[in-house]
Amino acid sequence: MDTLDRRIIAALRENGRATYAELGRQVGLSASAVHERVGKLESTGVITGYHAMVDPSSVGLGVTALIGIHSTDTADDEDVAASLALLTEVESCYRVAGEESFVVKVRVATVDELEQTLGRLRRIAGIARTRTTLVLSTRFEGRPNTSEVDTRDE
Amino acid sequence: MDTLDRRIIAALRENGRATYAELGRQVGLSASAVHERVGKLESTGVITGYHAMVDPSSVGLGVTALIGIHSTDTADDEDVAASLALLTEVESCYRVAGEESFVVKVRVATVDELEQTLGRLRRIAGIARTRTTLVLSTRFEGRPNTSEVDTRDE
DNA sequence: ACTGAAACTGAGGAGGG
DNA sequence: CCCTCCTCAGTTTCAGT
Repeated sequence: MDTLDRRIIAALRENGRATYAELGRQVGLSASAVHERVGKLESTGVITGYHAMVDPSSVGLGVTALIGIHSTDTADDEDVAASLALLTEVESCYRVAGEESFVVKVRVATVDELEQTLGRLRRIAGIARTRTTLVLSTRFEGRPNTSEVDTRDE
Repeated sequence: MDTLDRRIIAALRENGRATYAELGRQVGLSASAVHERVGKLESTGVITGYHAMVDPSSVGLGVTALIGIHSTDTADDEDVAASLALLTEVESCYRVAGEESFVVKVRVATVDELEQTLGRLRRIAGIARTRTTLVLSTRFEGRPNTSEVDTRDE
């Protein structure tokens, strides 16, 4: 993991469909060298995948909410997390410190569906209470943090 | 926006580097037909981009926090959002309903850096108070909601 | 670990139904 | 809106250094 790797990663975070040839031009390597490096980054789990970003409302998911989840005293958080994973409308799931056990991000089509989701959440064993924060607008999301942290090698 | 488009979108959310030929095989179209459809989805803003996903701790960003932001009474939320956008450690920014004006997701290397970020936030004009929730672990994040919503055409 | 050569495959545009 | 060509560029492997 050196500076070259970091520059390749930054470029791929910006444009996940960049060609190896293009990446090579940007960092000053041949396409095959980039190909080799990216392959290693993928197989060592540094790069976990490539995904198209989609405008949620264009695919009928215009309602976003952040939901804090209070577990019951006896709850097994692993079980709760597993149950949350089964709900497709739960897009992200964070185990957090504080009064709440989890914070999840949910995306649905309508507030009616949100209500249904809250009902489903409350029926999960181990969930005592939820606290919902409705998202009015997403200013930006999943932005690549190109702080280009340090220049140290691995 | 028909079923074919939705299937192409779902495939690209899963694998953003899928080739047009591969997508064509999956949905039963020629590569050029897929090429044409994807081009339209991109230019109409349905697909907003392609990004490599990276394991945050592998790039030295092992600390994640969710921060609720209370604005001052006189704050202009547009200005606050603009100021938040200037902080590279702020990865996502949501305008929300409720007591807080914004919820942001922040990723930094250490808790020391988190402290610095909180300091920077408090110095932003229009921000009265912050409430930080430390993420202990990310169970899953940005998962494609393949609820394959409806089968209606556009 | 990178380069350059070579064989292969996909990209992307033209033309036609 | 989709297909079939066609050409060029990128991918991917491999021998060499």
